[in-house]
Amino acid sequence: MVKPRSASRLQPRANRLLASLPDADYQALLPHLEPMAMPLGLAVYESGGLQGFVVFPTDSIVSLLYVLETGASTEIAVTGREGLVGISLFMGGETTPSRAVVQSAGHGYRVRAAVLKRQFEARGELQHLLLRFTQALITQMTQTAVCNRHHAVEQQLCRWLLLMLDRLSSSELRMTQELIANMLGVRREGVTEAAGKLQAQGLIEYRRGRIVVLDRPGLEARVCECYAVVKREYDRLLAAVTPVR
Amino acid sequence: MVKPRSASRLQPRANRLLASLPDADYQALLPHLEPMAMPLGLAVYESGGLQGFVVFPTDSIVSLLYVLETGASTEIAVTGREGLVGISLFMGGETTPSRAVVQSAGHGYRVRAAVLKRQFEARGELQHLLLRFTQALITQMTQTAVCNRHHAVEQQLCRWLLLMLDRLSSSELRMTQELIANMLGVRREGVTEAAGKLQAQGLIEYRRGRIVVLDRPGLEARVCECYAVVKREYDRLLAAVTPVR
DNA sequence: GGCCTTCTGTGCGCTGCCGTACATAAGGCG
DNA sequence: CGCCTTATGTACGGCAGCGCACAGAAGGCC
Repeated sequence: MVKPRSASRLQPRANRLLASLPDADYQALLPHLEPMAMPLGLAVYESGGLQGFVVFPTDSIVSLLYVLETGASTEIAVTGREGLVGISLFMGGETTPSRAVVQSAGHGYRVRAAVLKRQFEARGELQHLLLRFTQALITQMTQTAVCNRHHAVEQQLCRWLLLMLDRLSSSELRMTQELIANMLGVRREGVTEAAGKLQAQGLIEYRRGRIVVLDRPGLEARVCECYAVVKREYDRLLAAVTPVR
Repeated sequence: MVKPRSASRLQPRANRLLASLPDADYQALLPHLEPMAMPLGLAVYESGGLQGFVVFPTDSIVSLLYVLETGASTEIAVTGREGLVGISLFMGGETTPSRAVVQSAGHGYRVRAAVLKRQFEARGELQHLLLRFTQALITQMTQTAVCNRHHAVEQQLCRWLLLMLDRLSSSELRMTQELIANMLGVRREGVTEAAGKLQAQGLIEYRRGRIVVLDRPGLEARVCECYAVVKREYDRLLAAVTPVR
């Protein structure tokens, strides 16, 4: 188990959800925030498993994905510093049939289930915030469904890269094409081909498990509408946080 | 505007969500339940439009769908007597980027937004119930995303027919293949072909806008895993309603 | 530095679905 | 009953993505 150097660990409010909380709510939660390392590949939740914690990522990214009986998988949504992982805990279902896996290593803070539920029930801004986040997440999921049906791999790759970029501070992603393929639910070769095109156009540059985005506006010009729809909803639902009660 | 014969109008508790409410919560809501006709094609909500009401279908079925810029559309989820339409109202977002359209005509009850929000905030069983329903809906949406990516049209048609059957009292659906194609986000010809196969195998029978399911177990044998996953979650999240706080 | 694992590039043939175009049939309506 | 709208059947070429198979390249490790 890798213990992060505390120098690299960000403050809880690096998570935008925690940052949006009014002070009173934040202070109530603060003593229960436990820092945790989020190494690549860590399964934050297993499908159907009981969830003891909710996790607020700071500089890590978590994929929600569904694994079919055949072993094939598809990403349903991603969550980073703008949200939290484990909505089924306060939604009342306790579990979900999907997995949550760390896609980009980093850190986060976790809160025991019972604590979060108590705070959620205690009529504060926390509940409103978490529900609005959940609605944003729903938008991301529905748009993923639409995108899967109607758009080409290249466009989906653009969308996915942009989703990652929005949740990172650098423009470098550390992931293999194999991994991306599993997320998009396509063949690895499909990713190789799409990524090759993007590189040929000077939008990205990559080598062995490392992708650098060179031209973000270029990606945005090539992505399908799905990205903008989701981004707009996230901005709308999570930006305008009323800071008082 | 078609006014339903009151003889054909079901009681509010034909809606399973309303039926699951403890008496106290139900009585509080009852004076605000307005019966409404749900004719085929009625847009309960438009994408991005303000939602003045939440709707509890009794014998109608509503599709949540997303329409792309190109005009192509895909169904995200369906809701019938087991749920309600308009979650964004209590989730805090007020609107969503998707449309809600009546897919199978019938009736329902609507509640003004302000009233439902007040009852939701009152933190009775209503809130828990609506949140659990929302989680079930999320499962349906994610599974739709997975199914769109990995499964063949024929299997998706099976899934869709079963979803409809679960929400109807008869085994006859009144819908054209064109309409089904729009829901599944595929070509009409694709539906013709898939439906033809199912008919050849004696599972269904159809003619001009009318589909009769003859062999439900047969459909269940042919459907992909997605149907069962969703059904299990609905049963789990909505069946075990604790009637007392 | 050399080996060996892991990642990436490329080339097949195959299949499922698309786009288009048109033929036929069913049923409502006058 | 006959017409006319609307639904369904069928056919054909095209292509995106799949499954498979292998070659080359990069980088970690001893």
